[in-house]
Amino acid sequence: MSAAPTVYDVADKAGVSIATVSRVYRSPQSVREPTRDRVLEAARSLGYVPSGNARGLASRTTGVLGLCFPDYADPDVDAEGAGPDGDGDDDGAVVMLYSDQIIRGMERAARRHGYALLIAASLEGGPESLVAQVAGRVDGFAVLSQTVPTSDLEVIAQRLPIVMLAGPREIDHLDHIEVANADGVRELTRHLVEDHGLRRLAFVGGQESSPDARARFRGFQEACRETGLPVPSAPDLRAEPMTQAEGSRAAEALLDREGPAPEAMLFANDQMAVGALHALERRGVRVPEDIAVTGFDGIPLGRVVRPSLTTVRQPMRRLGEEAVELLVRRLGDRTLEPASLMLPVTVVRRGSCGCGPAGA
Amino acid sequence: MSAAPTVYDVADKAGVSIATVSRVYRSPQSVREPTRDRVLEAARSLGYVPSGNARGLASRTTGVLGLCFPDYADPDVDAEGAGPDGDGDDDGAVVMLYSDQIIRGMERAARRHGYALLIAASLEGGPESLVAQVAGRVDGFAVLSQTVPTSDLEVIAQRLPIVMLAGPREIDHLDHIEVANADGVRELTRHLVEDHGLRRLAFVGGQESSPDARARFRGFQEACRETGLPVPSAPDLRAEPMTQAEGSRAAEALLDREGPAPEAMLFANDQMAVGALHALERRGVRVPEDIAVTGFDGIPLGRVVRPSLTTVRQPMRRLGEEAVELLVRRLGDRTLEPASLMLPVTVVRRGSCGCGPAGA
DNA sequence: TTGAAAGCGCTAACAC
DNA sequence: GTGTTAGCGCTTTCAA
Repeated sequence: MSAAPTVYDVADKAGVSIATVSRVYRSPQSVREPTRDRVLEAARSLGYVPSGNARGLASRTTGVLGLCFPDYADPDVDAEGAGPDGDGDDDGAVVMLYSDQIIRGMERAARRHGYALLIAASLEGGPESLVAQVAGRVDGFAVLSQTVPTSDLEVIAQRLPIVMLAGPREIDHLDHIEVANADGVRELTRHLVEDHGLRRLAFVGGQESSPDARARFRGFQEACRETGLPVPSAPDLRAEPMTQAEGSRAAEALLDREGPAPEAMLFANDQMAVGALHALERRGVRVPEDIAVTGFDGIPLGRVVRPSLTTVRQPMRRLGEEAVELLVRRLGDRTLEPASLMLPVTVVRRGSCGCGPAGA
Repeated sequence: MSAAPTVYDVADKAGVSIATVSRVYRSPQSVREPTRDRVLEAARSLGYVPSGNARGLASRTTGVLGLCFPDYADPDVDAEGAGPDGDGDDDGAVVMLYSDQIIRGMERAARRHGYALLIAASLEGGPESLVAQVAGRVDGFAVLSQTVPTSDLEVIAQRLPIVMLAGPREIDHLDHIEVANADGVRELTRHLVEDHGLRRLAFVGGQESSPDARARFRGFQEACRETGLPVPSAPDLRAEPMTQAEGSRAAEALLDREGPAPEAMLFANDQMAVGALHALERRGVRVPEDIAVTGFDGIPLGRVVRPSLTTVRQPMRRLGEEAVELLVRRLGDRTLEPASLMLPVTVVRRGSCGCGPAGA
């Protein structure tokens, strides 16, 4: 691991100029074969690896796309492994699936276009923040909403393409992709009311500050209105972190409320719904016979719990893929009008609402 | 999106030198506050974003760590979304969890150390391959075994730290982390024999070329030897892709063999074991009453199938974290002896071997 | 087909 | 505390 060999070293050893070395890597067919072989051989023996930095500097592109996502978990908590059975992992696996899927989608699409992917969970501000870490090293990047301060984005957007993911359009001159949160819940709710004949519905929302959670509740309201049910002005309950534990708690609270128990509980995400399923089982309440339960997201876990979870599937992977498409498109033509995509969601009817094979 | 502003533009506008602009970003406290504010203000108004390339070139570091992993799935298959219910996703979600977990682990650890993470699934060779894409842009990187040709790694390793993940140590002067495949299966097998009194065991392996699958079978052999059972020289069966479908097929083949049915089926991974569970259920064979089934990996799916799957959990996230630690350590001192870690695995006793709450 | 030379935008001594 | 000045390793005209 001595000083890094450069084009000069390779050129010397191969008896050519640095320009030729460069050509061997950038357009091999423009160099005669014997020359090319000599260069490659020299490079190999020297352990030469082209410097991406120098290359990027000279050519003004990086061949890298980026993704900034929120820092869900405390990085220090599970630093050195979980407990004996590591049961703690599970919720983690579920939580992150969200960004994992986006990463996967972006990685694939990026690869198709010849880009690598740089990922970074958001750090705090400061001039040396994620902005510098990521923005300065990529040709363009995607940002999950509420990850990077709008003011930073405004600055960076002057310089390179940014696409905003999931969440409302915070900056209207940027490309933007969101998911049809309200539509999904509306359709799901109508299914509960119209197909299953349920009328006492309870909605468990999330943080008030979450635009996604708000949009989902809005879908619920719309469905109530459309089906002639009383339109609530706020969720029956809000769960602060939208976890399984909070879902359990919420389900029990709903059960313990005065008056007749609800016929259905709609949760703003799958994790809470799964937690609720556990709580209901503990209380001896049968799902879906006594009560229907639904979630939102379409996490893998939802299809294997019993009863399997009726939910609204978000096309996370596709979100990542479309993000890359948008970036690549804009990289090709900076003058394009800002695009705003709304990706459709799918209501997935499974056991927990009374559809599908309820049991096994 | 006009020409990118540079330190010169900012310096001009702020009435300082470029060195001062640089200092504002690299060591803010070494610049007097009024000066700093002027610079920041100028930068902001210009939409200045420091060029990671120029920076890296000048400072000879990137602040980025990399990961190269195999390209499991065909990138074109699910390009434009899956079917209506998208059931195809599921297996994909399960398969990829492997690298997803490593990515997650690396990302977290990298962040703790102030690095971002560059990821790329392997492309085919050629001078402009992934190697160049990644290797030239990071300070060091991790490679999942059998992803990058050994010869390429040899070359790159002369230049920057590489840690090899999962799989045998292909290059002995590189840092390397593997998982205790053999130990895990040996312990699991002994549990079956010693605690459940099972003696007719069948082992379903994977591709012969897979070092992991081979190591797992070796663990099985060791346990047989240690418990006085006949030691098989080869797995009872090999599944070519280690999928649920192949697991089902294998289970049926095992059932249809002549002679007494096995009392336990050990699979080289969880996916096959889950497939087997389905097949056995279809055939009316009860698990664990009639036969025990075990897997390997510890995928989330395993804990929610019924009966829940007894398996050996691999510490994937930790693998990623340790990889970063090794890289960071070596970045700090290139003369360190190459390290070789063997991460312990955990036998997870659940319903499918007769432990734990068999049913619900 | 190959070479010479001028940057790309920044950092890091070293002066002041 | 701030400015000057060399490069960092590559790509890219422009000539030959």
